[in-house]
Amino acid sequence: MSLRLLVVDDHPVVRTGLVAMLSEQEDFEVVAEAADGEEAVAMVRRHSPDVVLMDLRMPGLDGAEATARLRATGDGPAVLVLTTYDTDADIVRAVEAGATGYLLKDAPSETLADAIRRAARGETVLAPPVVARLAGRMRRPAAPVLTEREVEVLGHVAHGLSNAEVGRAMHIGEATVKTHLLRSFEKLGVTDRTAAVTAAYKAGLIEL
Amino acid sequence: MSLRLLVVDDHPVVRTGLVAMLSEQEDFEVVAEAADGEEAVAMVRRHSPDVVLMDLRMPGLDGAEATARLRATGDGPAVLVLTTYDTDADIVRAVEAGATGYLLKDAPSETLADAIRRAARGETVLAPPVVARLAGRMRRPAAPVLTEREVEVLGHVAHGLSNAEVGRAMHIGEATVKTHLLRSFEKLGVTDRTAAVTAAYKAGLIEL
DNA sequence: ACGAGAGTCCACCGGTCGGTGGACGACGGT
DNA sequence: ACCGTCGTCCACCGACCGGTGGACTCTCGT
Repeated sequence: MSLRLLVVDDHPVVRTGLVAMLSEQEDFEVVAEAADGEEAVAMVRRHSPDVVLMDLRMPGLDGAEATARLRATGDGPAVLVLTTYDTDADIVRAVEAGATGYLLKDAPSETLADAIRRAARGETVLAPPVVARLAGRMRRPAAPVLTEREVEVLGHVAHGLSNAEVGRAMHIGEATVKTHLLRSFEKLGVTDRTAAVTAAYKAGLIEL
Repeated sequence: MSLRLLVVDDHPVVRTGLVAMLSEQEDFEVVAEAADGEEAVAMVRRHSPDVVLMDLRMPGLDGAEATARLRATGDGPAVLVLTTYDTDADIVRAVEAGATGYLLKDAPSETLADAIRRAARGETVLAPPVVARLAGRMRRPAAPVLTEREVEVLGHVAHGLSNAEVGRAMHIGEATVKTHLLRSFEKLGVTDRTAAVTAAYKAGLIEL
């Protein structure tokens, strides 16, 4: 009885790399591949694999959302996130979506195989750098979690809008914009708008 | 007479993926692999391949610098940059370092094989998105090139320093800091410090 | 039902930033 | 030697931002 695997990644190179690496293991069988989230969900339905190796950054339905859909259907396959990046936001999103594990693509072959077997057993498996990040995040008493409005304001500020302009864009007074900014300063541990934008970006809260 | 290739990438998954894909071509032979820039230079010396497939983001000596070293020795192998990212700064750095081509990792197998054969012949081969970016860059009459001082100031501003603080850090007056900022605003096409920081970041001029 | 808390909203000062104007030295070409 | 250009430097206003104080509405939990 071998483990049935599904490989999900938008890069052909990575897919064939994974398939090649996994084929060397006697007890693994890659039953399907997918290039994006939609396809991944469809493939899971058709082949019902034991473990899904899921990339995060993909066009269309991304890895985190696809994971959430798979987990939403009660008992689905174990989802092992396998990505290049280890930013806070990515990790948190993946874990919240219900990922069984989080590995980085620079992991060697044995680590990967071992992680898949653990994931199949239902164990949570996280790469050391990921654990370190999560631990570092836990230490901070106040989690840098901004409200929707605060993130919205920071997004506009990042694009160079003045407080008054942001207010007009959001249909609120300029004074209110400042309040949102002040509160985000506090949460991010900074004292001016520019540092707030860079901090929010580094925390994965806004895009540039 | 087959083409001798060197695969350089810090991710084992990508390396095996490339090797697997390239092995399917009759006229290709992967003679060596390397996990970082230093190793790549050493492998080139030892095996003298025809084409090097080079990743950009790597620990230690990165792809662009490694490429520069390979090209510095007069005639070396053709270097085909193969990376996930298509940011302006990466492309420019790679091309300036003397890369023969620039491909994205989402390229299918045939595109890759074709590009390698062209690169071996000395042709410059760029992925369509890369060409588009370069073209877009050419259209702008004023290239966003900042002076050393301007970049320095923006770096401090990105970290949340006030003009006066930047002045103290750089041993110049606050008014001078403002001048540098103003000039950078002009070059970047923005009107405030925050937008300048994000624009400079997107242009690859500063790190966060 | 009631208070505590979180989130959103607004008005008023003081310091800071964005913008203008100008000065100085270092190159480079005709 | 000349002038133009570029990079660096500085001083002075007006407008904007950062900070304080307070109000309103929801959602909790006991």
